[in-house]
Amino acid sequence: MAKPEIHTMEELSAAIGVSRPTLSRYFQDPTKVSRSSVERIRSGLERVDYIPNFFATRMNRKSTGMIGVIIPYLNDLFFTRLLESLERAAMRAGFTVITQCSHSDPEIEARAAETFLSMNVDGAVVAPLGNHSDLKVYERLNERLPFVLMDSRPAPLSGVDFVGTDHVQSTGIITEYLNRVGTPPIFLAMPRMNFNAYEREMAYITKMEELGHEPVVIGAGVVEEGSYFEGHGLAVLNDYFSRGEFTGSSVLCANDRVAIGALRAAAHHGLQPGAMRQGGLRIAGHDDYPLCPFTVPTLTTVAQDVAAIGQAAMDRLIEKLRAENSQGNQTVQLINGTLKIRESA
Amino acid sequence: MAKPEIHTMEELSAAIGVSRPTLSRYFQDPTKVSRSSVERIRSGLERVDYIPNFFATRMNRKSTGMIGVIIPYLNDLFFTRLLESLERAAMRAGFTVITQCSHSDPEIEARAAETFLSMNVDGAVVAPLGNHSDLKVYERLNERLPFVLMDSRPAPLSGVDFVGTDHVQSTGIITEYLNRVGTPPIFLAMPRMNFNAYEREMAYITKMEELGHEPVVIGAGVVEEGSYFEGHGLAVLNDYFSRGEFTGSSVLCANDRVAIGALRAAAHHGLQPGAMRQGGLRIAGHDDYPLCPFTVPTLTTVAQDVAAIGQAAMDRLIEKLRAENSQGNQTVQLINGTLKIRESA
DNA sequence: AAGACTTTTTTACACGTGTTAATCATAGTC
DNA sequence: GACTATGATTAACACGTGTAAAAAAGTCTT
Repeated sequence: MAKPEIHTMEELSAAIGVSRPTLSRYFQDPTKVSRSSVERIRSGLERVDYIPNFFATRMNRKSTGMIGVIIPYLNDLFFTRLLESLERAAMRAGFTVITQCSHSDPEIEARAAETFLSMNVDGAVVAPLGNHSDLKVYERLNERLPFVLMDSRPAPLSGVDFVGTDHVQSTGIITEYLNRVGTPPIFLAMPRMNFNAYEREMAYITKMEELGHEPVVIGAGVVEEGSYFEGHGLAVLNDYFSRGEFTGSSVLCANDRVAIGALRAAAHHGLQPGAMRQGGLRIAGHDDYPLCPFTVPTLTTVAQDVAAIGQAAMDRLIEKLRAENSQGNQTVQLINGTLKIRESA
Repeated sequence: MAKPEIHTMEELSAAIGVSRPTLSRYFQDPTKVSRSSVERIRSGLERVDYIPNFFATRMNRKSTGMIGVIIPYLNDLFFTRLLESLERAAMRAGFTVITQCSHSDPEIEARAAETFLSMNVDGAVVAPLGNHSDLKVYERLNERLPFVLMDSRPAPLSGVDFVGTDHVQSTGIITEYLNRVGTPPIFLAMPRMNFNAYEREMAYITKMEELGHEPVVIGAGVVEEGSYFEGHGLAVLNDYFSRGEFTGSSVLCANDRVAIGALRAAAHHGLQPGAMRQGGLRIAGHDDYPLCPFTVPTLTTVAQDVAAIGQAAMDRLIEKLRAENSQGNQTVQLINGTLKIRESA
């Protein structure tokens, strides 16, 4: 690194004897410059240390090549996997992803949206916070940018593109499976912090009624702020188990993290949930959290196709930002879940 | 949102009758402007839709107020917690964190570093990738920016500030505990993808020898690319257990994710690891992964103080970037782990 | 009401690159 | 050797905001 540092294209131009506009074109797209110039620039850059200024380049371009992504929280492997698939899809298409995490705080979420607007990102993908979100934030983004909502969908929001799991289908197939193979399941709800919680609950109820069974939902009222999903599942089931209730039931949990808490509650009470034990306790989840194959017992669940959701969201966004004018009409892509049968149910 | 959109300060100045330099000062720090002007601007902004251009503002400031953070991968709750604590610390100090994830790819890591340089971030914090990293990337960042390395430390790198867990201490106390309460533990190593793997292994060996026991390390040679930690722990122990080996041993795992795989292997072979069963199998981990209280059995481990590490790394970085000139000397902060005794050992 | 401040406005230049129009150099063709 | 493409260079302006200096306006003290 004894290379002399050069801070502007002007200086670089002087140092290697290539005009600044040519350098500008080179850094945007080397193919727009003749072969001989490319060679001259390449060899020059080896003798000298220079990086184009990020802000100066983006300020004038019509397109910044950046896509903003907002995620509600990171301490959940579901969202990190989603983020990864988004980033890979964006990278393949030549875009840079700027991620902001709202840490469950609507104010931070709103601020992140403003930041994206002020950065002139080419588009934005948002996984909503949940009930606490300010819907105006999404409307504002949707008005001013190519915008796609992902994972969960605030009911009253229309005219906004959406990509997520078809919870009617996904919750449906596992409800059906549980009914087919054992006793009708009860539903262990999760704190109502996001819209999917409600959708899955409704999907469960619908499917149960369709099959002629009475739906039973527990743990829905409890909304302990700051309590994690696992803790919620553990607390709710511990409570019932110690009163001797539901110890031989089939329990469909609103998601795998709740189910992991449920497994823990079962172990704590000496119960051994599992498909093999006919008539006994069974526990199932939703999402196919990466740890499902390693829990004790391994967790039966419905897999959300994270890779497909991320890819589809990015594809739709890029489609929108390429075809500026044709606003087209609202697109809603619901992606199927697939049953993952393991030991627990 | 019927507000007219205004795109430049010039237009805003004309629209609300406040001069552009005053507006500029207002957006940087409202207290640098008289109360009456603040009022006039506030009320003006309610009638009109304007956000200062991110790039134009950053381009001219000496300080961009941004801190770059590079994380090796996101599919690990340890790093997401670390990231969260970094972001909170930065937010408190008035900085914005730009996160880049290298997805275990040295090329992406190098590109992220270049991006930070071209963005003129005020400083950078990096959690290294591991063996595959190009050390020149860190050296380059360290030369040109206030820079702090975090979590794991490439041995041959000197002169670089570092904040992380004291693995000699942390691995020491759990090795000692396991020896004190039961049979001398063997060490289930993890794929050598990062430097901590080696540090913990060495710390275990040292402590064992100090206590007069023979260290035994298993699973160190296996380096399956793309295999996750849990799968590694599961595969290695499954192998031994099915040959009847180590079924009654104490097993210290290189981290909690490996330990979760180990628990799974135990369950698969009908073994019930736990502190209560004298003379039987015991399994312990390292990190205090958030799921430890929910595994079956709950996992005994050493907690890394993630909050302290993030805070200390950010504090040190901010200290460096405030005192530009005084390069000072290298600072290495090693933070103690604390024993978390649960059921598994 | 004059003087001493404080704050705002005006004016002008700066930042580093995108971009365009016109001029110039080079290579290839006949 | 003159003609035509092709690409490079030069010169100039643009982007939206930071910032500094000087002039103007407002506020407070006496």
